[in-house]
Amino acid sequence: MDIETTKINSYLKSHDIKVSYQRAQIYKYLLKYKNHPTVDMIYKALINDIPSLSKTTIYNTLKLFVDKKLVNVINIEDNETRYDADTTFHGHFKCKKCNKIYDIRLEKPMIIDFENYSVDEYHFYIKGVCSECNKIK
Amino acid sequence: MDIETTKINSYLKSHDIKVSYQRAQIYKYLLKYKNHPTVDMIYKALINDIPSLSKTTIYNTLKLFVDKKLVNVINIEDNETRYDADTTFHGHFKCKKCNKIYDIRLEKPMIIDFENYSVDEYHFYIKGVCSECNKIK
DNA sequence: ATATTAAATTGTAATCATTACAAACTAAAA
DNA sequence: TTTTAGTTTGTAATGATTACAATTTAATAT
Repeated sequence: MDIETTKINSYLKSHDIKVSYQRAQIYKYLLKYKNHPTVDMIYKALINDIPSLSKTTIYNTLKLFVDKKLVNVINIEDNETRYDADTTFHGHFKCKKCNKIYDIRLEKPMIIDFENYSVDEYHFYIKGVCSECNKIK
Repeated sequence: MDIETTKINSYLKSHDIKVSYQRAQIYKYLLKYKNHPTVDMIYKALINDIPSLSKTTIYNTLKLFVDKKLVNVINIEDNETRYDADTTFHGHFKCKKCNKIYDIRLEKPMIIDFENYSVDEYHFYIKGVCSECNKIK
């Protein structure tokens, strides 16, 4: 077991998640690619390594990760949920031409005339055309 | 035909939308209740007035409104799309206790280190507990 | 007006992501 | 080893949305 795997396993344990090979591989995928994947993308990436893998396991695992605050849900698409292991405050930009989803850094915006609320989750999405696609006319 | 209806009809026409009774009633519903409804909510509200109404019509009509920039899509829930006739810049707050969705006013946040992009849509959602529900302990 | 054409509405069936559930499997505890 | 608890898996069910063809309504031309 390499150092990375050891690290991930103790990180999962420290968040009250029992480690299994499937769980570790799913979390590793999210950390490695940072590509805001859908369940299907994770499935296709791992099925060779874990031929028995079921999509239900991926759904269950992601739900567990979200409950334990290891992973955030991204609802930037209207038909498919995406997942993000970066739980620091940031937003997402989806390019309508190349369909890539970028992370964007931003200031927490000032909320006006809305008081005494408590916040669990921030979601900030922008859709438009990215600088790469803007070059091509 | 009352003044409100006349206004709505010419507003639709001015946005390149041919008026029908169904379209006018759907748009009126959005303006009147401002409740970020789902397709099902609109359907239940209008079915008495329009017994022939089909959900397909609501889907078609909302897609048309979104294309013509009369209505915005809200993906604050992961299972059902919501719609909003207020297309000015604002965000949404969903209370996890009472499930109400509030409009919130906010400053456009400053985006850092991301350049030469063009924006079509902003989406800003917060989930938490509203001030009403925070009162009840 | 009437006939012709185009567009809107409707109902039904298909699609597809997600969830429910029970069985099989694996790991942990006694 | 036996018992118990938790995890994974496959299949079936759910439910929002879309595809599509038929019907109805509106617009245009004759």
